[in-house]
Amino acid sequence: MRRARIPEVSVRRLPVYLRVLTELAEQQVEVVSSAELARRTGFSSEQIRKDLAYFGAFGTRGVGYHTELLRTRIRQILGLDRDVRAALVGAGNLGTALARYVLTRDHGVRIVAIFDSDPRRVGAEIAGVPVRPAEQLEDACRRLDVRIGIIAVPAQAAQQVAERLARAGVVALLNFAPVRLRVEPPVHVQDVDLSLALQSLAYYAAAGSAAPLAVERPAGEG
Amino acid sequence: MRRARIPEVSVRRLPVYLRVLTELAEQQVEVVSSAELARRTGFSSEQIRKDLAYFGAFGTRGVGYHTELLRTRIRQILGLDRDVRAALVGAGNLGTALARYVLTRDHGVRIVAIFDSDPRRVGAEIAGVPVRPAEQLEDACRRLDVRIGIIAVPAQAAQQVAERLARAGVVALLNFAPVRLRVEPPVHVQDVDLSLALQSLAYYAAAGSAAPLAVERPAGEG
DNA sequence: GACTGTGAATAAGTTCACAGCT
DNA sequence: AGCTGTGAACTTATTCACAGTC
Repeated sequence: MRRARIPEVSVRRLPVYLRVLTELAEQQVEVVSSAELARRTGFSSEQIRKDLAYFGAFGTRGVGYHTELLRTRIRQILGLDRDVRAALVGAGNLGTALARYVLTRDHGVRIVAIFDSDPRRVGAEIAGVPVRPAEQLEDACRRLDVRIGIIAVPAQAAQQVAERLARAGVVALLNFAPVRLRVEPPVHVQDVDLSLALQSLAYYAAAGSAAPLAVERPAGEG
Repeated sequence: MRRARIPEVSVRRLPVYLRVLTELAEQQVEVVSSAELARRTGFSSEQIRKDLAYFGAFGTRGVGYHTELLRTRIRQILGLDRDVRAALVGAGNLGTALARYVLTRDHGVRIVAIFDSDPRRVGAEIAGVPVRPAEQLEDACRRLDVRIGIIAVPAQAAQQVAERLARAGVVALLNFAPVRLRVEPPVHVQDVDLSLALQSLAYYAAAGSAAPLAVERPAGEG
């Protein structure tokens, strides 16, 4: 089953495994079982074995997975073995906080360029990365080999930014703007919509208390 | 099929419908079909009809959905008809940006308290809401009837914060800390993990270019 | 004996297709 | 004629269960 079509959910779980493996490596744990990974991630052991098996047979039967080896493999699969370059568009409150957050921890993705259309913000530096004028977006992204675009601009500007990033060859977008971006197939979008997240949580917040409209017990964590 | 067990995915789509309905209401559109909602949200019309039908029959056959009525209904279902109260824990870079973001737009969830354990941050105000010392968390949350907790503290503090919020009766958590929180059943967690999001995007970023480990075309947006 | 890798069974979620109102 | 509401068919994802390997 190597190199088949891999479910998006499986790809999204890989970074979770990677995080746990990094912790285990720091604790000098040399070998780990899918059962132990299950305990630490909250996913089932079968699911973990299946996810990993999509990419190859990384474990040893009767033994488990070699922590450091599996960690290296997952980093390779995700392309994190050589730092992936990202660009942030929009250096407002949220954008600036995101940039600082992303730049101050080592997860294999590095912000190499920041753009903003407001001349008052251009020229500033965020954690050592200069804020460039929006006009340079296509040029700079191509020159710096940017692969991931982080969109933190107002809703009405997001679609245009997505298109410009796509034109510059950026194929993965992390979108914080509260709109659904329309992009062509090779481009992949992941939305982080705070309003939507809060609003759907409100449903569960109400359910716990008086007069819930739909009585249910939502499935707990695994 | 009224009031049955409602899939979590359906609940997460409701705020998307709400957003579109609000736009339509502003444009004075009185009636909308599931096909039009599909066009605007990217979900299929059947899915939209099914999602809405979980909560009741809100439409009129042969006509469609009355924009304002459906909007009101969804707000009721989500409990947004009376502002849901939220508390932010952690007023660092990210927490502060989140607070400003959430406080400056009207989506039915209101941050009524902010907590931080750093005395240097206590006493400050973020968009009019004072930063309180962490010790007041349980008391203030109970007194202010907080339903949603937003966790923006460092990873190692997150679990403890979650437990304290739960003890204060908060049943819905939006977690920005890069850890899986262990909570008891009535409490519902939604994770927003930027590192994980970026790392999984890296997979698709690499796929578009040279030497991808697993060649595939990820499913595009609907 | 322990643990992986994987087909088979099950569950969850989506799409089809159409009956039922307006 | 038009559009909702919903069982049935299908697709996707998860769990079961066990053969295979160390």
